Amino acid sequence: MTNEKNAKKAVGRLKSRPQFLAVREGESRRGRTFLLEVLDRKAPEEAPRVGFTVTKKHGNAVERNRMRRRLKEAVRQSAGFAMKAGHDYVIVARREVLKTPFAELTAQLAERIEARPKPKRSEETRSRKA
RNA sequence: CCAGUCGGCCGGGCAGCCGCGCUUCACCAAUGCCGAAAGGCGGUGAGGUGAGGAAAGUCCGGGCUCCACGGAAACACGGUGCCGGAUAACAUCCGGCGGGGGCGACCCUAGGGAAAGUGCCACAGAAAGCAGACCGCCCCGCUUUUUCCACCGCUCGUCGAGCGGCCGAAAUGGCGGGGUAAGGGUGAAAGGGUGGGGUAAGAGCCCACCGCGCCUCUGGCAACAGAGGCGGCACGGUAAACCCCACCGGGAGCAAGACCGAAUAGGGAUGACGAGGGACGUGCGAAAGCGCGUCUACAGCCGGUUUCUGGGCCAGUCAUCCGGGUGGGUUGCGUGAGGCGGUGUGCAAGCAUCGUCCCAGAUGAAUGGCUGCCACGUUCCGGUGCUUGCAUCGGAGCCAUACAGAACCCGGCUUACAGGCCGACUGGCUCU
Repeated sequence: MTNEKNAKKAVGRLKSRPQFLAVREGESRRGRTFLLEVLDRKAPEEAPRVGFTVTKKHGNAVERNRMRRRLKEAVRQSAGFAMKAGHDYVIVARREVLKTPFAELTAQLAERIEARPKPKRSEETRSRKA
């Protein structure tokens, strides 16, 4: 049990701009307070990686920091266990991340990460390029 | 007690669980792993430490770094602008002065030069810069009407009355010429203000006081202040309009810069060939010019411009050799105009000195998540006390704080900010 937990704990981070752009090509899932983008790296033996995107229009530096920290904590405590090995996840925060209770935020994240993509959505994901 | 002014300070606290960055120590793991290299790195345990008064805006001033390296002068451009002081420096700070506001404590103030020159002063108004007469006031000339007085002529006739003419005076209206800046009206501003004399009416035309200008004296380091005399007023405002004067300033910034260093394109040195300009020689040609040979970095370029001076660099092709830039890594990177406390000195900003402390270093960017208690705030309910309302006690709910996140570092300025604390002072009321 503890062994399994240790293995799951190693969630990597996405750091460079090309990595984020790559994940953008994958499928996207809409949550209530965030947008989740997922890409299968086709490397099942490697750990999953996560990245956070908080744009400037959603608040000043203090608020952006808090949004990122809350999401990070949510991934660390529980939501990260649901991530599949070899996949990259990018969480694009919305302003509601600041207001929603933490337990609710965690539950939403876990649900969206586990959820299978809805079949109708898979076609139109290609439209967001720009 | 109420109202207000100024200055300083804080800007949640404690505890628990799970985590993060940097760092110290111990043990385990390796002649191991990642990477081309440079370089980086794991696990467990214990400890230390970890955002602000504005970290913000990036508006000034510096340190530091580079721009190949220096010097001198002028111009241009930019900034500053009462005086003295503080400071590494400043547009900052302190102390004064002048002007303005407030009963007062106190607050505001880019505050040099307008007789060096240029420009502008809209609208309104008659007139806005060596000013100007619209209304009004006054004088003169001509003239209308009315009244009064004197005279002349005619008629009636006793004194006298009537009619006509004419001189003068007054009032009134008109036209023309002139005086006048007191009053009205316009304007941000109308060529000093108030009072008196004076005058046809007025006017610094004259006088007194105030203002202004100049001179002298006294006080002050100075800005400036005070006193006395003189000048009858000439000199409007605007310099955050150009400008003048004095002083200061090279530019760009830690994505600076240094070091290590792949692929690919490009770079440098040496040698050979070769030559944009010039000089000399020479061929062709009437000449202009076009060639050839030899010599020469002379032309040109080198931080906004120009001048001077030292110094440096320099086309293309081929061969050989050698290194620098980008991605990446390391560094720059925290002992500093440092914090706290004391003493001396100065009105103060500050300065000197002693003791003590080491106090963030991330780079997709570390301080977070959850819980409990307390403080504070606020809302509601109930009890008690007295003057509407306030004070106090008990209970419950809410928010669990405002503004806001270091990014090379300091000194300032500006802007944002829930709530609270302390001190000094001013005005008013009550009591003693």
